[in-house]
Amino acid sequence: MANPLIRKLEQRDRLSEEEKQVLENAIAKVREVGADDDIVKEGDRPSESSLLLEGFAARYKVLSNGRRQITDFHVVGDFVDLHSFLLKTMDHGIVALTRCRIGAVPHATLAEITEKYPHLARLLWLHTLIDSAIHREWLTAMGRRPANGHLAHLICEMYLRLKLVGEAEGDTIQLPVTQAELGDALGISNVHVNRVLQDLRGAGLISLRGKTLKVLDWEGLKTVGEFDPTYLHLAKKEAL
Amino acid sequence: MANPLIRKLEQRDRLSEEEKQVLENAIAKVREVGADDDIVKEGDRPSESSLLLEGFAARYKVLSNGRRQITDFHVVGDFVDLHSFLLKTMDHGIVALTRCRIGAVPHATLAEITEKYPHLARLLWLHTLIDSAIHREWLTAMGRRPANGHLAHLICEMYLRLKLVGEAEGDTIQLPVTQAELGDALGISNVHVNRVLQDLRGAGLISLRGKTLKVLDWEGLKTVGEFDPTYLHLAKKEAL
DNA sequence: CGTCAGATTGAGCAGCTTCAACGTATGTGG
DNA sequence: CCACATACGTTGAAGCTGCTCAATCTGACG
Repeated sequence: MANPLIRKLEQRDRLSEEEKQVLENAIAKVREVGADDDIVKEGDRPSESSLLLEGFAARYKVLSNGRRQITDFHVVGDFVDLHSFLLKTMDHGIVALTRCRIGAVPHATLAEITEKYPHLARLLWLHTLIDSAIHREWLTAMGRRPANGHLAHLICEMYLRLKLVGEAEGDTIQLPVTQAELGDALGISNVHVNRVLQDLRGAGLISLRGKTLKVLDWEGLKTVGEFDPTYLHLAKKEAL
Repeated sequence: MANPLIRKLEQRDRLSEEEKQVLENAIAKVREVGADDDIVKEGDRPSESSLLLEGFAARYKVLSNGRRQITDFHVVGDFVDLHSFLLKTMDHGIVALTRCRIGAVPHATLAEITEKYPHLARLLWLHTLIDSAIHREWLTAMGRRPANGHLAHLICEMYLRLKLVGEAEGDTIQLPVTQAELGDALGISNVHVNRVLQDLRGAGLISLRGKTLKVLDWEGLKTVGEFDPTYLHLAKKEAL
């Protein structure tokens, strides 16, 4: 199977054959991580960065009182800790929410890419900047949107992100998270997640059975979440 | 006056004379922006990135109902829209909170740096990653901390960040923001900001008159805010 | 069939909001 | 130099949003 990172970067800008070869060879080894296990732990100083080849993961921070905040979800093709290449020490953990296949890209390889393949380096940099843009959008939703709008916004985002990597089937996605985990992402309690989900269901915007989420009314969902996908900087090819 | 970016990058890693020269020459022109004016507007496609040489600024998003969320503050030496080099379109605005002096670095110069000075490029990339780490910390504070802890946390962060660029005088900093702006950063109302400030004052942690904030009890403030500066990745020199 | 994680529901409460009034400092024009 | 305007800070009261606690329901699985 082709390295999903190649596919992802090619949505942005053309890659030369040589560049593709470099990315193909960048994965030094592949490992599996079980659901609910950490892919990287807070405080780690990894010597390689983890590329998500398969599965669904989340970044999170834990507070002293044990409460948890999820700061992003990650889908296939995401380089979950590319930042550890330069930040060195992990200031947060990354947990596998399903069984995941992880490709390890040595930091030495990344350093070499910055030295010899500046165009590739810019593309990788770009993807860390999109992560940053997603964080800003989450901050805005967390600070200034009511819970139902916030949830609607998150569903819109995850739908588009999963669709982009070919993980949506029509209007349906798999969202392998519990209501408690959704609460950790939205900054609300699991009880309130439940009520807000019923709200969206009652409004005929979504259906959700188990982990299968179906978007019944995309426009309505966008309206409730005030969703504007600009921040995802989706796949407009621009020369980098 | 030396380019404050050089000073900032040198706190991370050694710069060669040539690299310093490149940074010195990177600023194509300097402009002034008045308080409350936008440095960059949402939707802009700048052809240069703005380096904050003097002043205090904020990134923000505005929602359809007019509510605003500030997603970060910026101090001297910060490259407020370095990300526009690769993201192209601004998905948020940047406003000057005081009169600011801005150095413009053309994107063409940044591209050249990635081509010819990969070590410098890695240092610039690093700083965008620290922005990202700050966003994650804000998300955590917003989602999982009560308002007084959140405010205490923000004060701890701004104190350290201002101190790092030589803008703290002992235990005192200038925080040129109104209570309404603080509310926009914390995701709460201006009224509640006022009450929470009184809370911190009453606990003997800070004094605040006008824009002058004095930290009276650093340890106490850190405790209330559960502040751990790891995420700022402060000035530990690591070879990049 | 029992167990267990996760979803759902209800009741009471806390934190924060909104609205509206009032205080205070600073600046400006007559 | 006073009168007024303006921006910001402060206070009170009432109400809503989301929380906590605790019980109950549901479905998957050994």
